[in-house]
Amino acid sequence: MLPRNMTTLLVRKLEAFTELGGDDHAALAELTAPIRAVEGRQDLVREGDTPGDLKLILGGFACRYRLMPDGRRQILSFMIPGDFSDLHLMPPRSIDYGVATISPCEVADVSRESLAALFERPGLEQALRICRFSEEAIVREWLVNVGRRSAAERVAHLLCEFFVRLRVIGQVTNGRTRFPVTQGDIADSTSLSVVHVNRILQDMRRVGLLTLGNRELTIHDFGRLARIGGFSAAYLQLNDDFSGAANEPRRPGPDLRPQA
Amino acid sequence: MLPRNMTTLLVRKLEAFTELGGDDHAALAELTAPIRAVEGRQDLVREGDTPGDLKLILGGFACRYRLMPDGRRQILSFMIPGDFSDLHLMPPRSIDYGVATISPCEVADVSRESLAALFERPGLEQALRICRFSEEAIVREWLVNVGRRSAAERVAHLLCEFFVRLRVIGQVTNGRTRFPVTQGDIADSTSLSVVHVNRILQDMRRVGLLTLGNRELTIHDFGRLARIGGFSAAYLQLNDDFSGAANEPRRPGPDLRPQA
DNA sequence: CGTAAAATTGATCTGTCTCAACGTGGGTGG
DNA sequence: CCACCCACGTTGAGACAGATCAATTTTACG
Repeated sequence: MLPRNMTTLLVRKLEAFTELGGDDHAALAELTAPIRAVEGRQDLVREGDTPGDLKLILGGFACRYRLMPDGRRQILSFMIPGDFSDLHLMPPRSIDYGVATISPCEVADVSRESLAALFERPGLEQALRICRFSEEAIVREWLVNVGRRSAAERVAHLLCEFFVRLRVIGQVTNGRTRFPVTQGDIADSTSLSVVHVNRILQDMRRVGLLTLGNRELTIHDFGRLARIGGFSAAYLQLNDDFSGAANEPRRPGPDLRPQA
Repeated sequence: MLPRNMTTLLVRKLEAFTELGGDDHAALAELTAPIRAVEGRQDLVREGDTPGDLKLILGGFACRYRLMPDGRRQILSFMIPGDFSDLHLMPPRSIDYGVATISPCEVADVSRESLAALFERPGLEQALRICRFSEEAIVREWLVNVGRRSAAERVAHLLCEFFVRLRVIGQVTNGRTRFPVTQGDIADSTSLSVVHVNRILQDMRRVGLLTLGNRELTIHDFGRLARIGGFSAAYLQLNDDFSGAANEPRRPGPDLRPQA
């Protein structure tokens, strides 16, 4: 059985997608899986592996990634507490991406059977379905991000997405959140160079948009950041309690530089 | 009921993922949906729509896409005969991407209920599950493509993917296939400019890799093109009959230019 | 303290974009 | 049946966002 606070985490996350019943809560509480601590920068799943247990992140950050033959890395998505490594219920074929921790993590190894049991409950089935759709939408959004946005827009968009997702699981207080993601990680997810990410973050600091350092991120003007990144939370499929608050109408916003 | 040849198309496509039983064939044959002809460059689903009927492409090419506020377009994936607009079975929420035809198409409007009926059959359920996983993997692959590959690599990879997918549904003969995709479409899917796509295609023609024109594509040296694009068909989840033939070991290949 | 990872800075380079024509083929209305 | 049109393709020149290279500084932490 998962510790109480971790059950709360899962409930919180899934209820951001759709209402759950008391029985659903109970089913989540009964989820049994060994939990272990994993260092930062460790593989949880390697590219080409046959899917074994699911990895459920309970604490810390992780990511899905692909490696190029020359060693460069493309991060496909970030995983934060409450995220499963995959929700496919696929027959054993090889997985086309790796999963690695970013920071030290607490990871639960959930068997496919346990997950299948959750899918038996209609309420959870619905929540997990939307959760999966949300994850798919994130990848689509990233494709747009990398394909059609400028460097500053990409970084802004990524940070907005992080911010909303972290707020859902209650990890944002006063616009501040734990953020153990390096500039290198941001570079690998936005397809920019570390150097360039660094310069963009400095611009953002300079104009007072955010504070970032000490593995901590504070966003001082979310609306402005969202406008810069063309961010609208709709694709995350959150219910109105969450999507509204952090959402801004999608119109062209002022540029990062004072006058552009 | 779908016309016979279109049932054959679906069977062919799904059996590329996994074996189907005779009953599964029958279930597909019984699928009933109005079929209509649609011009090229028409929207089938608009961004923000509430999901209605599924669109099943029976002839012609279409695409999923996102539009930026400034009018630029990012194509998220191409749809070829046998492809459904979505396989989510989601409750009515808004869809975060549009679907539009590339060429004139034959489109079947399949109701969510009809699709749900197919999911009742374990064999089809499995096939459609893998089909969906394959589509997800394609988006991931495109993210890598756009994020981490050079212009020539991107185009090569895209063409390889097209080629394999078209071969599965029997639309390739002697390395030649109908290809109503404009250079503008290629640009919008690889996140390149039309001008640059044009130059790359000319390079590829010059070195005898392919012939492209008159809405027809011939790939003269698939192995070489795959090596240039770092293409490996594994992510498409095809069974061995298909994945092997067009697959090449993934090693760094010779550059496009004679000596690089 | 020492050491390694992460962040920062400056200088330079380049792949790809943008702009601006021009060519071309196939459909269509006169 | 021809002339026009429009989408698509092609070409050249110049511009620039972001990459790369090469240090140097700061931070985290044993």
